[in-house]
Amino acid sequence: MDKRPTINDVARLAGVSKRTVSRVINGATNVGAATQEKIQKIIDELGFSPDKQARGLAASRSFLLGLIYDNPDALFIDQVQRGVLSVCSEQGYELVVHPCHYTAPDFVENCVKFVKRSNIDGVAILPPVSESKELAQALRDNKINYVRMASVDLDDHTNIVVSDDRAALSDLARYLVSLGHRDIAVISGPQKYYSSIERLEGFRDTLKELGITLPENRIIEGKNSYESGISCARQLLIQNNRPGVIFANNDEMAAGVLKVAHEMGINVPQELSVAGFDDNLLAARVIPSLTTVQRPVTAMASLAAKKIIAMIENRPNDETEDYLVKPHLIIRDSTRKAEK
Amino acid sequence: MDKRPTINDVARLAGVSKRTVSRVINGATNVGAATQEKIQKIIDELGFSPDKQARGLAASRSFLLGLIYDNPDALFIDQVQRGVLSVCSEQGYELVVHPCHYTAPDFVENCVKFVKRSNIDGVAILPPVSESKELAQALRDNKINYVRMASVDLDDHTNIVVSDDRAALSDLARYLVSLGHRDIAVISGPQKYYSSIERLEGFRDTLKELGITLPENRIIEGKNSYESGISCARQLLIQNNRPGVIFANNDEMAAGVLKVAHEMGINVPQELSVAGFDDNLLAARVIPSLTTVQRPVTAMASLAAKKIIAMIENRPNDETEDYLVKPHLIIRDSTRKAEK
DNA sequence: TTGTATGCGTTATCAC
DNA sequence: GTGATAACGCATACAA
Repeated sequence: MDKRPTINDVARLAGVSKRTVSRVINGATNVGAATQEKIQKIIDELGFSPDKQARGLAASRSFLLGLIYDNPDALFIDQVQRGVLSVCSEQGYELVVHPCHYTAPDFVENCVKFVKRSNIDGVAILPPVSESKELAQALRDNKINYVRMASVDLDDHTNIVVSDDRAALSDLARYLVSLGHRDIAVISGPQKYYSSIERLEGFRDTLKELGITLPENRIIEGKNSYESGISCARQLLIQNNRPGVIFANNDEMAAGVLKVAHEMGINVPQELSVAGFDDNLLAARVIPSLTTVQRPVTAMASLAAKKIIAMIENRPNDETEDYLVKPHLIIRDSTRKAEK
Repeated sequence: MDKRPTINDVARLAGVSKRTVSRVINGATNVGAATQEKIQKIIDELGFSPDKQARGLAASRSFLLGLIYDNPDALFIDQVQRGVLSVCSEQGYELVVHPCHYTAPDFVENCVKFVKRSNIDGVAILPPVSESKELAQALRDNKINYVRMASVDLDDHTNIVVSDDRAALSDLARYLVSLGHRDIAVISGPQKYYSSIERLEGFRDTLKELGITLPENRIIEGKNSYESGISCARQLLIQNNRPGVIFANNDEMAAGVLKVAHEMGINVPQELSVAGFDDNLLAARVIPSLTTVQRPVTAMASLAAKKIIAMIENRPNDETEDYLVKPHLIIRDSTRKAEK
C-alpha cells in the first residue's frame, strides 16, 4: 500500500497544530471559520482521511459494526447486509459478518469474543438468534451495543426492531376467509421460537374473531425446512377430508406443500390454496407462485443500523422511538376462492 | 466494554519485558523454552489476546479481509462468506463485506477506497465483478492483495481461483446426448461475461465433438434473470419445431423456462428437458426439480481465503499452486430420455 | 480559538 | 535469548 497522508502532514501544510486538525476532522464547533476552511481545503487536496486503526486505538472505537446470524435464508441475510450497509457506510462504518451456530453450547461466548477481539462498536442480531435471551444478557453484561431484529417486542425499544408478524398474519387470515375458506390448516414453525408463536397466534386469533376455530389436528409443527414442509404436508393431505387452505410458517415449507400437492395430483390453487411467509426467492418462482408475507427487510435493517450508530455515538435517540415495522401481504397465484 | 488485559499486564506478571511477550504472541523462535512456557501460561490465565487495532497500527495490518461482490445470487454470496470465514476466522481474520455496483462509473475507485479506509489486508472478489480487468489492475497498482473467483483463467494463479465451467458444461452436454437428445437449445448468459462464454463454448464444443451442431437460432442470449429466462423461453418454445432440451445459463433462467413450459402446457421432462447452472436454492425446490451444475463454492471460497492469507503473510505459496476446482453435474427430474 | 503533552497497545530497531 | 525505547496515527486532558 502507498503511504497515505497523516494528520501531521495536514497540520504542517496548514501551519497549525494537529490538535486543530483533529477538531476539524471531528466536526468541532470551536474552530475559527478561516482556519476551518484552510484546513478543510488541504484535507481535500491531500485526499486525507483519518486512519481508522489509529483513531480507534486512541478513542477505543473501531468503526466496525457486526452482524450476528444463524439463518438458513440467504436472501434475507443478503438484504439485511445491504440495508445495514446503506446507512453505516455513509457514516464511516464497515460491516463485519459473523454467522454462528445458535445451538452450539459456546455460542454466546463465541459472539462476545467476536465483538471483543476486534473491538466491534456494536452488533445487529438477526432472527432467530435475536430471540436468545442469553445472548442479549451477555451483551449487556459486557456493555456491548446491540440491536435485535425480531418478531416480538422482547427488549427495550432502543435495542430492538420488531416486525409485526402478528398483524400481518391477521391480514392473511382475513384475506383467506374473504375468499370463502373455512377449512384451514397450518404448518407452524418450531414453537420454541417466538416468531412461530406470534405467527400462529396472529393467524388463529383472527380466525377466531371471524368465527372460525382452528382444530388441533389442523395444526402441525414443522421445522421451517423444505423437507419438513413435505412431511407435514403429507400428514395434512393424506386425510380424507383435507383442508382447503394450508398456511405454512415460511416459504420453504410452503414450497414443500406445493411439491406434495403436485405428487398427489392435487391442483393448487383450484383444490388447495397455499400461503407462505418471507417472500423468499422461491416465492415468485415456484409454480404456482406463492401468496406470502413480505417483511420490509431493508427498512428494518437500516433502522437497526441507525439505532446502533446512535447508541455508539450516544446521540439523543431521535428516531430511536421508531421500532415497529409491518410486513405486508403479497397475493400471488397459490390462493383462490374456495370451491362450491 | 470491560478493560481487557494488555501485553503490559502479561509482561509484568511474567517478570519479563513486553518485547519478549510480543515474541511469544507472534510465534517467535528465539525465546527460551522456559520463558516461553511461563508467558504462555499467564496469557492463558488472563485470557489475553492482542488488541487488533494496536497491533494493526504498529504492524500496519488490520486483520481484516474484504469481500467484493455485485451478485444477485444471495445463496452464492452466503456460501462464499461462510467458506471464507471458515478459514480466515481461525487464522485471526475477520470478514468485511462490500457489495458494489459493477456498472457504476466510480466502482473501481469505490473498491480501492473501501480497502484503504479500513486498511483491509486483502480482498476476495466474486463473479462477475471478478472479471473486471480494471479493478484487478487498480488493486495491483495500489499493492492490494487480492484473489479473484472466476470461470476463466485470467490472472496469475496466485491471484485467482477458477471454476472449470467449461469442463462441467462438457459433462452436461455428454449427459444430454446420452439421453438421446439431438435437438438442443441454449439460453446463454450475457456474452460480455467470460463465464457465459465459457459455458456456451464448453457446451457447444462438446456437442460438436459428438457430431451435433447447435444452430444459431437455437441460441438466445439472456440476461441471467428470471424474467429474461421467461422471455427467451417464449421465443424458443413458440416455434413449430421446438427443441427437446433447453440449457439455461443459470437456474434463475431455467426456472423461467419451467414457468413458460407450464403456461404453454408443455410437460417437463416428458416433452422438454431443462437444465440450469448454479444449484441455486431454487433448483431442488421447483417442480420438476432442476438438473443443474453445482460449483464447489465452499471449496473455492476457502481456497481463496488461504491464498489471500498466504499473500498477506507472504508465506511460501504452498498450496497456492492449487487454483482449479471443477463443478459437478447434479441430475434431478427436469431431464429425461428423448422421445422419438 | 488554538496548542502541548501524553497515552492507546502493539511491533520493530537496536543494543546487550 | 532478552530488554529498553522509539515509532504507528490519532484523540484528548489540560493549558494558554
